[in-house]
Amino acid sequence: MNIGDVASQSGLPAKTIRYYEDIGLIRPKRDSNGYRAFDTTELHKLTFLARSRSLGFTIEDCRALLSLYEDRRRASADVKLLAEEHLARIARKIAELKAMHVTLSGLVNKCHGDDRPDCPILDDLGQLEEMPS
Amino acid sequence: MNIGDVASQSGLPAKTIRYYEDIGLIRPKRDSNGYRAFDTTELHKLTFLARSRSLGFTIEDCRALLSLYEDRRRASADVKLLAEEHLARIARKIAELKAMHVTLSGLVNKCHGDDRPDCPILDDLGQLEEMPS
DNA sequence: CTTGACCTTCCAGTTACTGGAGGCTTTATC
DNA sequence: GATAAAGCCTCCAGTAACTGGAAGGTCAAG
Repeated sequence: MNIGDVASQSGLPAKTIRYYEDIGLIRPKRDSNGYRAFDTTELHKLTFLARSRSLGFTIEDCRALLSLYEDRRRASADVKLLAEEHLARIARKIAELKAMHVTLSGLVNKCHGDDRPDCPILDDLGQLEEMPS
Repeated sequence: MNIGDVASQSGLPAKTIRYYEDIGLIRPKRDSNGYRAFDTTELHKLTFLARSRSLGFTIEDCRALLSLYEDRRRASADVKLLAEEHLARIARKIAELKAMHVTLSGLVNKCHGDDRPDCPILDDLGQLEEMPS
């Protein structure tokens, strides 16, 4: 399989696949013409990477997950730990965004949004922030 | 005021303030010794930037907001539009993260997380993704 | 034999900073 | 007055994860 084939099958752009090779996530062989030659193992790894990335794991997470994926004797607890840490990061990010949303929608609602210059949004932004830590 | 003063008053690191000057968000004068000399106007702008960034506006958003902030004759509708677009981005991001959280916590719950190698998380990650678009 | 689709490498740019080196200036202390 | 610490300066490089583009080799079809 050439890079275009695995790109369409994994859903990853060819550029990204080359990048993943650059940073050592995959190691496809080469044909005599210099083209990358992917086997089904590499395709599986790419699929794995696409799915992990779509769930928000960082590349370094993916590297760790991939080595666990390939280690037939790993403990599922190792995987679960990584996943739980990531879940916690996601939850924190959601909370942060929700707080932003509440604050900003409060401001938007106060703004009449017509052609007058008076604007509570800008007025508020000029104030020092009170972090609701 | 030197950079350290406005840094502590605005909450922005001095490094970040220099960076904001580099990209043209602020234009502090200079003392004869080469030190940046901030007046209260610049401090207000930095405060404005700190608050806008903490609400997740991009630097380019901030640039636009800042020019509206400085334009005494702008229409509040212009500001409201920017803010509403940003609210929509936040809402989309929240939805995306929630979807990740649901999927991943489903996987984590299925994983027994002990020292056996069998792991539903890795099994799933190896599957082609079904995008619930 | 040429056209067009693929493939290759390499370089640069993106976002919003952050760290560090090397070197002035100012302030405090002895 | 000497010195040391703190604060300021500029410039360079690195971060995360790609993405775009240039310049050029290869392959299949007509």
